[in-house]
Amino acid sequence: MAPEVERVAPSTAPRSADVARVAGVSRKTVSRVLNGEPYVSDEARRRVLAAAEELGYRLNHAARALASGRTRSIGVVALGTAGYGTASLLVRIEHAVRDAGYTLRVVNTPDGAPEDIAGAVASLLEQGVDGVVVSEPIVKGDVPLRLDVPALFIGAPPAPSFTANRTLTVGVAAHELARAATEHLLDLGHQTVHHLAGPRQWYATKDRIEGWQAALAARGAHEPPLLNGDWSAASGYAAGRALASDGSVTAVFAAGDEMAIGLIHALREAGRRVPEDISVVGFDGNPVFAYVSPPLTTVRQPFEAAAREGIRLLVHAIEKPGAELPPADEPPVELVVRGSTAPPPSRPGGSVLRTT
Amino acid sequence: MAPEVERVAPSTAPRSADVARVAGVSRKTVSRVLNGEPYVSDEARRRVLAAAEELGYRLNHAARALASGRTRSIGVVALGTAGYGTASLLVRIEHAVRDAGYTLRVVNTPDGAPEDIAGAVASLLEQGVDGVVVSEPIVKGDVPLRLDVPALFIGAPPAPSFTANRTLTVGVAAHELARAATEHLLDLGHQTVHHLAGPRQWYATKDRIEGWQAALAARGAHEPPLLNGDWSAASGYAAGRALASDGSVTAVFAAGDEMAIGLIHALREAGRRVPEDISVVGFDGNPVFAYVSPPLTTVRQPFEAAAREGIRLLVHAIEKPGAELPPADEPPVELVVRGSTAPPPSRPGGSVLRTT
DNA sequence: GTGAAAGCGCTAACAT
DNA sequence: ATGTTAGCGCTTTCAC
Repeated sequence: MAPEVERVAPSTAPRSADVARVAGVSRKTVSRVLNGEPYVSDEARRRVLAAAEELGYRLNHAARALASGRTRSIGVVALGTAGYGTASLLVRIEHAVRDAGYTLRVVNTPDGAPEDIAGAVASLLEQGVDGVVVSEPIVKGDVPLRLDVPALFIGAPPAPSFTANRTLTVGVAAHELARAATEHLLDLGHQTVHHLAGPRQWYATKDRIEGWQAALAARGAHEPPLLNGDWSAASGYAAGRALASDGSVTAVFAAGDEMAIGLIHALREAGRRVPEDISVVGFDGNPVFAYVSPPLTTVRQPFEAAAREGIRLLVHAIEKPGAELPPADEPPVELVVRGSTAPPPSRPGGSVLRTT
Repeated sequence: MAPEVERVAPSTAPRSADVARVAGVSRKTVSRVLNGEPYVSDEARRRVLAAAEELGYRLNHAARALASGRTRSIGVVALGTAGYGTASLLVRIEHAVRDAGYTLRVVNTPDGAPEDIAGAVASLLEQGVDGVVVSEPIVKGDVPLRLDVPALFIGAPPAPSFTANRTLTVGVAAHELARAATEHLLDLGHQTVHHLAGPRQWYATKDRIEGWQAALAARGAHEPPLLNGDWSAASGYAAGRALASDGSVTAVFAAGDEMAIGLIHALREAGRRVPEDISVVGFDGNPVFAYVSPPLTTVRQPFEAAAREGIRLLVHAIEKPGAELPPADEPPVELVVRGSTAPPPSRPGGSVLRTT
């Protein structure tokens, strides 16, 4: 027997060879059992499992990844802001990924700057992820980036400079949701609807603006100037203070629940009643805002559906590179009418004519 | 020259050998440059970097992990609920981990059941993480679990059955925060303070209850029966309905902002004024609740500090296994007094005597 | 300062 | 149904 040279730290952890020895089979058979491959006798399978259990064996994913070229992991580039929307989308994604038998690697981009997104994707690629999901891309100044794994975009199509092995997009119905919110207000009898938008670089912002514009245009309503916020309640509050002095506004659609809350607060502080004088609709569907005064009318983003559907598509693209993709379900559009919206106050003189 | 057999998919991606060839150096030198090791001439370093750039080379982390036995990644077991508290803690952790030069692997446990936590940790270990962080452990029915990497517990000490190579704990000052919230109410003149707690299995729940009890005991105040919620606004609302009919309660400390919001809503619906009749304090510090009526008095969890401090400790334990740990800073305790708290209504008869 | 050789623990391809 | 052999792409050891 050749003298085995002891290595410095002979890593006491059991390896597949140990399992094979204890079970009395070959390493390959152990591998087959652990990967659920066919052509293993029940007897062998049982022995392997017992041996693994007995030894406290834990598979080494790095070795598997190196040998197989796959990691069974999916990377996600998320916005590092703890807003309800992004956070709950991330939780849904994690769940869907885990259900699909993959693990998750997360890289946050603090403010979603394009070069940060590129860097985040590069970092995920080095980690060898089998697929990438970009949850809320930025619209402007995209950085060219190529990847050789499938990529899923949630909520927005990728920038043209983005080239992937395969590119998938699943919507969160932002346009339709914004449109539904605006139409709800118009249906209530408001002459027009103001819009408090998020930061302009966000795709999400753009979609909501366009949905709002579409609803206005369809009714021939006048399009008032945009209000700008940064998703925070504080920015909604600032917008509300500016708006409160303008007696002509009777309805506002805010691009986020928190901005809507800040807006309402400023309006009320200024003596304007909500919803009697001004109606406000939010965007996101955070359930806690059913318990404030007035309960916030909002629109619910179908994160659960988008995450599940998107990951399904992504995993399909990873596992069956050739096959055509199953069609994506359309995400549901859900308007949650609560107490922050009402018909506009009747005009002095009772006129319904537009006062352009 | 021996005939090289072409493999089926010769993976077009450049490897370190390609970089070495282009740079005119050995693979080992490439490795040295990529790892920032000393003993490389500036000239060699420059050529390697240029070659890597030119080829679009990306290091293979799986191979590195296999060879070195380290992944430079940290795994976190998080509660898969999108509450503000847990979500923002996770974001802070991700940031701290990234700043330390590590990558993050996340596994959510939907409801934090002990066996789920054990499974999550096992999954992370298979992935070869260099360290583990358990962000909000459960108190009851712990599953024995051994790990050979350092583990960081945020907000609670590990269960006794938990054995790690090295165990670190960093607090979020929950006890002190709960105590501060309760004392604030007592200082305002309330005879006692009711507590709306979270689910009992949560460590976080336990800490808050104990802090509340400590404050009460220190003042010799009577300890009323506990109210139970599940962190949701809906559960706070339910508790509020039950409480509204009890004329003796004047102050409530809720273990979460959202529960506080639901509670206040129920109280007001029942005709009780907040803060005039009943004062309410929340827990978490979500800034949006500064913009509701009444603005919520709350207590801010030092997530930023806890995450940064905890990861610093964990990385230290990973990289210097022997060394003594630098002492942990005490997390700051921050009470945010807003509008939901006030002195108790004056008693009929003006008596200040306790009506036991 | 640099390089050659020998694995890390697993799966792939091809036996049998 | 199972085993054998040859790597995956990197870092390690140790020689130069």
